[in-house]
Amino acid sequence: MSKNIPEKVSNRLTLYHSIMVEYIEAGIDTISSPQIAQRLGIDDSQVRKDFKLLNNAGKCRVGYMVKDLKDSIEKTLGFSKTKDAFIVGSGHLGLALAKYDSFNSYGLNILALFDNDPQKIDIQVNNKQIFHISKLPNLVQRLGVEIAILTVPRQAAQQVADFLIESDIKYIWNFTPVVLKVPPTVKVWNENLMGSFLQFACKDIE
Amino acid sequence: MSKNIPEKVSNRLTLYHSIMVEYIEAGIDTISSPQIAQRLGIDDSQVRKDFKLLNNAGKCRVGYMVKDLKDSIEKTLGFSKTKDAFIVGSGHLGLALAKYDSFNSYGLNILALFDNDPQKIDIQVNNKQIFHISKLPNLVQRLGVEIAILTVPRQAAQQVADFLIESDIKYIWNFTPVVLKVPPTVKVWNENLMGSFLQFACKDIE
DNA sequence: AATAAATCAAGAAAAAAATCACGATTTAAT
DNA sequence: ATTAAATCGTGATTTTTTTCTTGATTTATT
Repeated sequence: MSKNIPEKVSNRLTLYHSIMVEYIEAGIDTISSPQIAQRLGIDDSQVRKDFKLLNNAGKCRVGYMVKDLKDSIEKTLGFSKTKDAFIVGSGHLGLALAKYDSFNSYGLNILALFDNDPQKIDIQVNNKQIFHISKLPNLVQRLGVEIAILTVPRQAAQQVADFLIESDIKYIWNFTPVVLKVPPTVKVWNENLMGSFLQFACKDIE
Repeated sequence: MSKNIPEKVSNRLTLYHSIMVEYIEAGIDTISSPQIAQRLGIDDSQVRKDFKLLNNAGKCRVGYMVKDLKDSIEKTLGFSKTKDAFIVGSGHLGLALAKYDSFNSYGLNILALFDNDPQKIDIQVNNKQIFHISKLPNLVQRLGVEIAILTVPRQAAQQVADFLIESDIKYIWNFTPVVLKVPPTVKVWNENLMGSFLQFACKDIE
């Protein structure tokens, strides 16, 4: 369905999207590729190449329609296809993600959180309930959830992942610094907080 | 100093690093490129190419020394160069990052948090104090901190960023979904949580 | 000792991504 | 009206990244 947008492009698309939101709030209707490029420190033909993937024609000397661009970025990145997910691990990171309202506008719908700490059970976070982890398999079945956001401590990561896989979770968004062992039917996305930042921070710091 | 490691490579290096940590914990001394490659679903010559950047020779039929690899990854990614940082915005995400102990092992040292909510001031989080944002310029000067981790709400992002820049912050790790406007002397790293994940999640979900 | 299998190393080839360059178009200015 | 400037669209070029291939090396096996 989606034309297999490369990761780098989809990264840029979300950045373009933020700029579109900003322009709309400022009441500006059109935007040009050099404007965007300068803002992001990239080449303007790069921006145009990316926009061509969106099938969104610009107009010479004028630029692109902000509203149209925003819509087609959302369509291409699937913001409108709602994707349900569970957060597994209700520590600070789990709670932060549960409160992160932007997920919703990106089409990611957090249904509930899980933890094994009895003290946390039944607490409500941003209108989402924290359940004991033992309730997960049942809820996965009943709600047909395929995505789990894994925010448990490092030590528990593989064990919990195994449990998720048994429970029929198909996609794991992994916030732990552990390279999970999973069967080929399960897809893992490693959110590698440090990886790219280190590169950024070390490039010129000393 | 560092040989300008591309972003993709440094991303893989952190993944390799996690695997090394795991092997050390398991008491395994050596690891081969096919083992790593299979684990990550990538090509084994890719792994070897990456390792060559580390100047870490392997041994035919045996593989690489886990300990040596770990050390040279840490050296290359600058884990040992301690980098001080402030967290600006003490909401859930800010607190989560303040508690994220892995930062320390990656050489990122969070010194303090900031917020403008009087209720949060002086609270201790993981041995770090939350200060009122007005104290930031002074502390930046006194402690010579150059890195700020920005976790404020979207609406406040640009305004707070401007304040950071005035205060002589040089690197902003931006967790807000706003493309910040900064002068060329200031570097921004956009932590684009959704960008790559969307790509991952939409590729085959419908 | 000879053979086989696993692995590294490194150059070649292929693929992917980014940049350049230029013609075409549109708007604003003279 | 004509000219100039800004911008798009796109093919060509360059650069970067990944994969393929082959030969060398080391260990285990016969």
